[in-house]
Amino acid sequence: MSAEKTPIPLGSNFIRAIVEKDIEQGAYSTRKWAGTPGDAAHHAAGQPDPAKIRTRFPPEPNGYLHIGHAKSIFLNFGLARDYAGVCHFRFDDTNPEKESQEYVDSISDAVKWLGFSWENVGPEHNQNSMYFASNYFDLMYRAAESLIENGHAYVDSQTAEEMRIMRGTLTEAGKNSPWRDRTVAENLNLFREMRDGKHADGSLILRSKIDMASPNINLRDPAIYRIKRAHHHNTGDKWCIYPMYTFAHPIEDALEQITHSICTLEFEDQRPFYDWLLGRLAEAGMLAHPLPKQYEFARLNLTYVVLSKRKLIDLVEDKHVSGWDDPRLPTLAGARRRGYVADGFKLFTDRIGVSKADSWIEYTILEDCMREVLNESAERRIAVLDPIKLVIDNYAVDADGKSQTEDCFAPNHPLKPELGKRVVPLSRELWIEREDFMETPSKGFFRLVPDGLVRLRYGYVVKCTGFEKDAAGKVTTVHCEYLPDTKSGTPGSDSIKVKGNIHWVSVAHAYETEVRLYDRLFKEAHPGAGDRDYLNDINPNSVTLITAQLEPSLKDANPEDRFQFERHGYFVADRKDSLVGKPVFNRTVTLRDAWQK
RNA sequence: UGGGGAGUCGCCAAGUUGGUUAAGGCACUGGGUUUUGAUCCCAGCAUCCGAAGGUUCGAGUCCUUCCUCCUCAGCCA
Repeated sequence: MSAEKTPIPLGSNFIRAIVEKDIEQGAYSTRKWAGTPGDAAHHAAGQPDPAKIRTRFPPEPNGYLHIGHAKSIFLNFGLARDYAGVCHFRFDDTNPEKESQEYVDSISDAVKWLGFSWENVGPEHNQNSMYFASNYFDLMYRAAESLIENGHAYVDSQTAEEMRIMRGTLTEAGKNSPWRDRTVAENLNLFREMRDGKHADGSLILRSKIDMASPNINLRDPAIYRIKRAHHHNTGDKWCIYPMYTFAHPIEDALEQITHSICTLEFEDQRPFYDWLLGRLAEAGMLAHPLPKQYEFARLNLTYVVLSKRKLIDLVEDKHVSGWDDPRLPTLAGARRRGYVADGFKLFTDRIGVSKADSWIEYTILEDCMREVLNESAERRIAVLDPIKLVIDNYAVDADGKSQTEDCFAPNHPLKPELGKRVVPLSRELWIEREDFMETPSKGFFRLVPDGLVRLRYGYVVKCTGFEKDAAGKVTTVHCEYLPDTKSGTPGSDSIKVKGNIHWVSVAHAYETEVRLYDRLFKEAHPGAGDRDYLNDINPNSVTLITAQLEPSLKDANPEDRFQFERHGYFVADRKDSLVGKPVFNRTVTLRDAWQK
């Protein structure tokens, strides 16, 4: 054997490479962990951290999670799982005006639904890894005073407008604020007055003191604490000053002993400030080395979808969809109702990878992932979505003229015989799919045609003997005769080979119910691209409500039960609108169809 | 046009310190199996890595110049 190539592990990406290198070099092996977040002294009294790495997923509780967040969730939780670490589920709730408990709950639901938990995690399975940035307000306040004491921050009296002008532009340096040289004592006093509610909202602001001429605008004395009298969902009315993301986030990471703080590309410019801040606080003894490090990856872009928070809000508030969990929406709540599955998202994130290149993922990749998972997990059932009648004229009737009924046996899963079979009743009158009959067949069509043979799946081979049309020329009923020796499962079933194989439901036994056929919400791959309004790219036919004829067993489906309706696609019993004994179904995704192309 | 990023097959994406035939997935195209025109199986699919120069025995990997795209001027995150 020649030198074999080392196989590249699935899902290899630049972040995993960094993590592996850090672990190998013991970059974080000296860290201590006190069991709860805290400053340097707090952790110094703790034990060596049993977690090899700590990552975090830090949503702001001001909206619903969407598919893009799923990428981040699988990345961060996945890294922690694969490298004996812990992923902190942290609410970044530093702006009370936009945040609420409702969002905390919906976000928690989504994370749980994707298969992750924050209770009893960690190497000893005894940690709760849900955190709130707002629980660190006291420490953040102390950090701010520390900055002031060391001459790294000052209180500015300029208005927001004045600050904007003084900040300069992308190509021109900014100018120092006239308040930049206030003494430490003065700054400390003013900042405490801010905290104590002695100043109006917006009248004063705490800024870091770095360099107004920096080519990186984020380093031109960024604001770090603002006055804002607002009720906070967690801290109530305790505070009237709140830290800015820029200031708060690095501190949150450090207090939680995060090793790898992974965010999206637009935060790259903030990394110098991240490092600057933590460096100053470490100098002051408030934090200990090694400090967390920030890494950035490209956010998800999906064709035929919009993922921006603003656009999603528009779609919901302007009633283009029925709500945040509308099955056409790319929210995780919507995807769940649509019938998408967590394992499908896992497969999807593995498949698309993680890099720093801006990219557009084709929506079909996501659909394929769902198909792949559902093909394996979903039991098969029969449903006629666009019914016309098929009458088997030579089928036996009783003395009173009523059709006889017989059992046919359909496997619940062709790949898993251990899942057994179920009975589907056959009788003289059946519902079949309108598109399975053609009076004058197109080229290559091998289903029901006049005088043609076709198999009734799991039943008999039948021969078409005629059909009826209504006044409008639409076919209403097809007539046929069955070949008694050809029943599936009997020795005679192979006596006649037919290519066509159509599904059916007995009229007398069918469960009639509403089925929603969903299609993509946007008709353009890049909604709103160019100078178009993305709302004009909405697909007017993104949902079709139909009344379908289903096999009787489907009547007992529970909400969120998923099935493959054979020859159609995957469907889920709607978790919201299904009643006991009266489920309605949503089409998750169709089967692939090489014929219709 | 200041700073920070990114450009490898239609769509993603591996390519450690340059080493000689540029992973893999999806899509696509053939063929096979199949009582889902599904699934599954097998085969094919970049002489080329944004462009042009250069260094080297050897470059996607190093150097130079250029091009394109993304991103930053909230008291949002």
